[in-house]
Amino acid sequence: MQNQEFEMLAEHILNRVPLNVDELNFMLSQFKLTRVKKRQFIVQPGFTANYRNFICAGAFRSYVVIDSGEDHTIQFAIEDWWITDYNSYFNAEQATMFVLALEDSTILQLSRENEDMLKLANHKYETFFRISAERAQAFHFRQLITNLTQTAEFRYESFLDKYPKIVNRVPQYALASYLGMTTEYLSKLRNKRATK
Amino acid sequence: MQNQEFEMLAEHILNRVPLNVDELNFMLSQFKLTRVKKRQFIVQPGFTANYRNFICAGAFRSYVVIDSGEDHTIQFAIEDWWITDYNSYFNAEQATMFVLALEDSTILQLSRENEDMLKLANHKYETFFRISAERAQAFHFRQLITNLTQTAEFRYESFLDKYPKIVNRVPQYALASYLGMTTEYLSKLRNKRATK
DNA sequence: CTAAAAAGTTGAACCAGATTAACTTTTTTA
DNA sequence: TAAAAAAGTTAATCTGGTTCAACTTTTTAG
Repeated sequence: MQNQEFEMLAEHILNRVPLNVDELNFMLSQFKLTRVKKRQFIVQPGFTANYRNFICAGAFRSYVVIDSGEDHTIQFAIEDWWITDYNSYFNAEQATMFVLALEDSTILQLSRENEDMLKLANHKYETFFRISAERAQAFHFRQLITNLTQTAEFRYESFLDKYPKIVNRVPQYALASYLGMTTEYLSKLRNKRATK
Repeated sequence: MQNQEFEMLAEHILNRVPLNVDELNFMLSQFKLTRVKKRQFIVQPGFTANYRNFICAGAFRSYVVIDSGEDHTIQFAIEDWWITDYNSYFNAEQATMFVLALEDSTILQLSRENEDMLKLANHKYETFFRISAERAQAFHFRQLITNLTQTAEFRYESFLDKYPKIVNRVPQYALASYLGMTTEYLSKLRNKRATK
């Protein structure tokens, strides 16, 4: 095991699937450690997202920009989470999203080719990716329920509750667009909360 | 190969992963053919969703009911699609959703135990479930983008466009709640479209 | 076949959240 | 470290979509 970043990823993997030392090391050897400065893009429309990114330190935001110029946050990700444009990554097609570093960050990148190779090489590696995708699927259903059933105010309250570590690391306009409201309205909600 | 329903599922599976005859037949043998009458529930809050359901004929709708009594459609599913409460199914916990037959339907059900067994038994079976989950993940991201970036009117237009086969098979109030609007408002949108 | 229930329609009043605009605070960069 | 840019705030006004209520049409069950 080489260093702290790979230790983090190792723990993340072993938490999902039991690998012996050799299996683990081979899997880890397919990842590439990358340091990314704040405000740097790791995915951009017009290019293909060729990597799946595991965050060791730092924070990212993925978003789409619509015709009018507004952007809409799709996902936030901090330590121990993954981020990419999955439609682009899985289907090797052009990205429609930006993925932007919100802080100086350290990530471990897995290329599509290496991922495909790992999935073929060993049933257990395949299991890891299957579990990751199933958890994402379950997560998205829960998120969809929240979005459909709650008001803007309650979606903000829920976010505070579920992701207290994220709230203070992301710009407010990005959080507002993630929650499906304007930055002005979120400002009001915050103010209203603070004064009661 | 026993009949038309299993043929459908076979095609669906072979479309995702190459299996030889024995592998395919063993996988198929884990499914149970069930006929469901219109208005029958196959998943209900308070019970655990023990099956993943492949639809051979018919149509289903999953929804949650909130305190005020309104329901919110989470998913529609017709022939060649899957439906269940995935949070309940994957984690063997109580369902929060209803899954209701909108028509007399024929489904092929796979139990959690059989699915777990299949995933362990053969790398290729695992691959099948991994691909299914990844596609669902990609689908949910596209859906999230639509929901965040489009107005109610445009979400309806997009639905018409993408799922013309579904529109006329589901009650309008269910479609309205799927699209995140009231049934009255959807009625107005339809009327407006019809008259221009 | 018929009565009752469920689904869909229409219009008026209303409201959660958007828009616009002017301003303050924080962050960035030269 | 200063000035410019970006982010956040506040308030007035506006609107896409909701709510409520009365009605018509369709579906269901006896």
